[in-house]
Amino acid sequence: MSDIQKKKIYKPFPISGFPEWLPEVRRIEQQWFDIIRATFERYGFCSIETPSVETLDALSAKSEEDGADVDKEVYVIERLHKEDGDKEARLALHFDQTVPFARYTAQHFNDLIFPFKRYQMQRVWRGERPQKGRFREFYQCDIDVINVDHIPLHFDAEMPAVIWEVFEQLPGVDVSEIQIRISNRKILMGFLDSLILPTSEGIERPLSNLEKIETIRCIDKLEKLGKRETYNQIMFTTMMGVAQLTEPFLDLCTQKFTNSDDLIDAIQMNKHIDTSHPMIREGIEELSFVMNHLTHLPEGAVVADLGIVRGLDYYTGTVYETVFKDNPTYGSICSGGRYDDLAGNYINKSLPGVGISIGFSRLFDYLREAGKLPLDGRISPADVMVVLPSEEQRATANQTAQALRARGINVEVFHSPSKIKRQMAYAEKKGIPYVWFPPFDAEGAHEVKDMKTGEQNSADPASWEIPA
RNA sequence: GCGGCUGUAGCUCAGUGGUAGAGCCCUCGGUUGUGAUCCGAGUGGUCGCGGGUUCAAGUCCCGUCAGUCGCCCCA
Repeated sequence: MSDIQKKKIYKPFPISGFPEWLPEVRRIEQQWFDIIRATFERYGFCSIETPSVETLDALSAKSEEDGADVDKEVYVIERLHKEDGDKEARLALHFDQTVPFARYTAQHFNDLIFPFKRYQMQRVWRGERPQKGRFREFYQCDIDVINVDHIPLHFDAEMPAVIWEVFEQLPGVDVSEIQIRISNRKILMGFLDSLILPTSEGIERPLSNLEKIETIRCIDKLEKLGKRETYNQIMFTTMMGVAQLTEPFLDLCTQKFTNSDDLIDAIQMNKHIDTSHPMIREGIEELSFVMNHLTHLPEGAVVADLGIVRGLDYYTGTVYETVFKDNPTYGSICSGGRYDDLAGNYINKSLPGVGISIGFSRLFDYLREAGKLPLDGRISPADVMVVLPSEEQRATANQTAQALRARGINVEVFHSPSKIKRQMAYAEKKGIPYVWFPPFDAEGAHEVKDMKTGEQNSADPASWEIPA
């Protein structure tokens, strides 16, 4: 007794950035996963799952070369009682699903059929400071296509089409509030490539790599900073000349184009962009192609937006970001793009790919916070609760439940005989919509009560169906 | 990694240096076989933790931990 009193209580507290839901919310989350999975499979994407961990080497292979310091966000995992001299490979939790997918493709190269279309819905981890819409553990739902040597551009258009179809089905999501934004990195890269900077010595020179990177960084924040501040930032981080040269492009980046004709017109009217530059021309052609193959979606669902650059990532062509129209700075809820050579760090083959990833937890939490999830008080998945009038009636109650379950109805039998009042209150609190009364005696009949209307009628467990 | 704000009951929060509070939740009751409402009763707190000031600290000071918002970066 005194042991129990002295028992140490580890008071539970939430761990920041590691969300968990009550059953009612979790039910909706599960529905979402089902819808996403079914839609991905409707387009022929195969499911794979990779381990939560990769070796630290495999994980950081990509970031080393393009300077994206993701490794600061990586969680390393190790045994608590590891000996100092242990020579185990260092393991780390994956921070996305693209890098593990690349490793997977390289590893199973001989056993895969290309183009390899796969989807993956797993948790990922990032050691960031959590805030609204930003977690340290969260779900991503990725689709990617990877092929040997060449990947048809049609896939670039398929990605947003699949995603839009998912959004249309998710309970709580209003697609009129969502916008998929597409660009092609070749346009911005080609533009920066084409610039000639006059210097104080009267010599002309192209932009340095550092100047390009800083400019890209600034344009990436255009929506948040506004044009004026972006211009200033480019000036501060590079030099006045670079800011002046890129200003006409900033104008273009603030616009959204609902079709490729408008985009091409705007670019051609902008005299500061050399559309004969090979990379720029290619980028425009690709972006137009993608836009032209998405015309079956509602107007404004997908827009061309040259301000989409996707940071310093591995993308080389098409890039996607998705936002809430009335709250774009909340962050992207679905993004991705095309990469020339994803698996090149793991295998000596050319494996280009294109993919997109739903920021599941970010999207889900946004709607949860906004109170837009269709929560209906259904805490339990049970459709029916069978009343247990007495211990003698338990066999009858169980048989009733089994008869209903046999036809796909979710049924819970009340756990122990007690006042009917208590049993009803339990069903009410759990949001179970129907309460079933087996016969209280040999003469009685089965009855079922609709908890919403209060209506109660006799019913046959062998044939009763949930009313539509 | 850097800055702002906040820590009192399971939850939301009052509490002006002087006895620890409210609402909700939860448990029980309001008699026969029926929920939500209503009425009554009850459980529940080392005031995040550690130090300091004071006759006296939930309250003031310092530190620390946690949460939260923002920056960096990103889904």
